Amino acid sequence: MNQLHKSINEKVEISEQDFNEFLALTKPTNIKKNDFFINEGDVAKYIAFVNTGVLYSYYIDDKGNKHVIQIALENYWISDLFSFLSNEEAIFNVQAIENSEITIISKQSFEKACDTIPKMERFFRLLIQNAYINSQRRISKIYGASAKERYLKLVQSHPQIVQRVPQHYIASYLGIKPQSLSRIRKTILE
Amino acid sequence: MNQLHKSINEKVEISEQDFNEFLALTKPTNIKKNDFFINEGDVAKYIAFVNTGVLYSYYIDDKGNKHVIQIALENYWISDLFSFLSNEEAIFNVQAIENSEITIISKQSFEKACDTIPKMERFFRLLIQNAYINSQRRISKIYGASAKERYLKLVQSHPQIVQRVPQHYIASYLGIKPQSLSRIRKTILE
DNA sequence: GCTACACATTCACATATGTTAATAAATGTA
DNA sequence: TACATTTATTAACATATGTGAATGTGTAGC
Repeated sequence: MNQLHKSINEKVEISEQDFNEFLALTKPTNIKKNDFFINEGDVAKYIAFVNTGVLYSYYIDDKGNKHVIQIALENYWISDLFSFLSNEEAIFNVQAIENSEITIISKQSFEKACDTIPKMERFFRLLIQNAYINSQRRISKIYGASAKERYLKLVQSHPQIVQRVPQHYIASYLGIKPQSLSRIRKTILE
Repeated sequence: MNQLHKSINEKVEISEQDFNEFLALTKPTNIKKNDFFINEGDVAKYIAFVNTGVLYSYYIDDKGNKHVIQIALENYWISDLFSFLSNEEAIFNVQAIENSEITIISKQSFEKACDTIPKMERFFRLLIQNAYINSQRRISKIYGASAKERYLKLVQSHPQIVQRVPQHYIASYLGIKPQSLSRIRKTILE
């Protein structure tokens, strides 16, 4: 059972046959460090499952500042879901932080999977639901906690991210400047 | 055509018949100012559509601070969607800010509607999708902008909220203290 | 109409994060 | 290996928001 199969199976029990049918609709792809998976302004044609490596999504605000939205390690999905689902222009960029192996699914295949494999429709609905829930919870936590607390929580819940992702991405994900994260890390060491 | 019908019709074209079938699954309810629609720790049994009035959701953090998550005026839906969909304990409270007329739907009716009225299943999926998208966009904007900018954006996009909702709720929604909002409003007037 | 209570404003001071700039360390590439 | 580039650290100072307390203003209920 490969990673994708395992990951789907965690949410819905899926038969070998259904999974293979789904797998036939996907495409394994390599993406090099710093290459773009999605460009802001384009319509997101794919969603990606990360087999190995790291991708991240971010957007550039009016003032030209970059804000990291999501960091996807192995076994996570990433895209500009809004754009993918609505066919409108993406507002996020998605880019590889490391050379990565991903499995991608086109909009067309996604819809076919939803139409013909009920378990997969259910899976994707749960995926969106969870994405929403996490997003809500993240908002609720952003406000409550200081940058230091947010960093410590990230270290605790996603040590892998802290180990493998350059600090300035993490700073941006936490909503602070790299210098501030550096200062915060210093106070933690003491 | 009542507000609920109109609101659904904005997302999916629904026949009179389908709508009436759906309506039969709902229950009009009055809720008084400061009454709870959902209590943190309970499972959210209903979602609510606001016909008149205002409800809001919030959570209380470890330190006892209250954080407003959503403010729902007329034509908006509100609940702890996570709890409603997953049957787990709610982490948010939902409470009326004004005496309000709402239309509520139980989990059972929600599922029945999804099973028997395809348009309604589609509607609810879109509702969750949109909730997710708004949530994502909200995160992306929290970090980019100062409290003053966030307030000005709220005034522009939801003037009704600013007019009708007490300031300390708005401050909390923006992630700042009432005193800070007061100070910010003063600088805007100058 | 009074009284109490919630809400809003203002101020002085504390604190966290931003900004700018210099430097050091790490990494990629010729 | 050496050089250029990116990333991380540090410091001094600027700014925004928090905190606590006092005061003012409105509003609900008696």
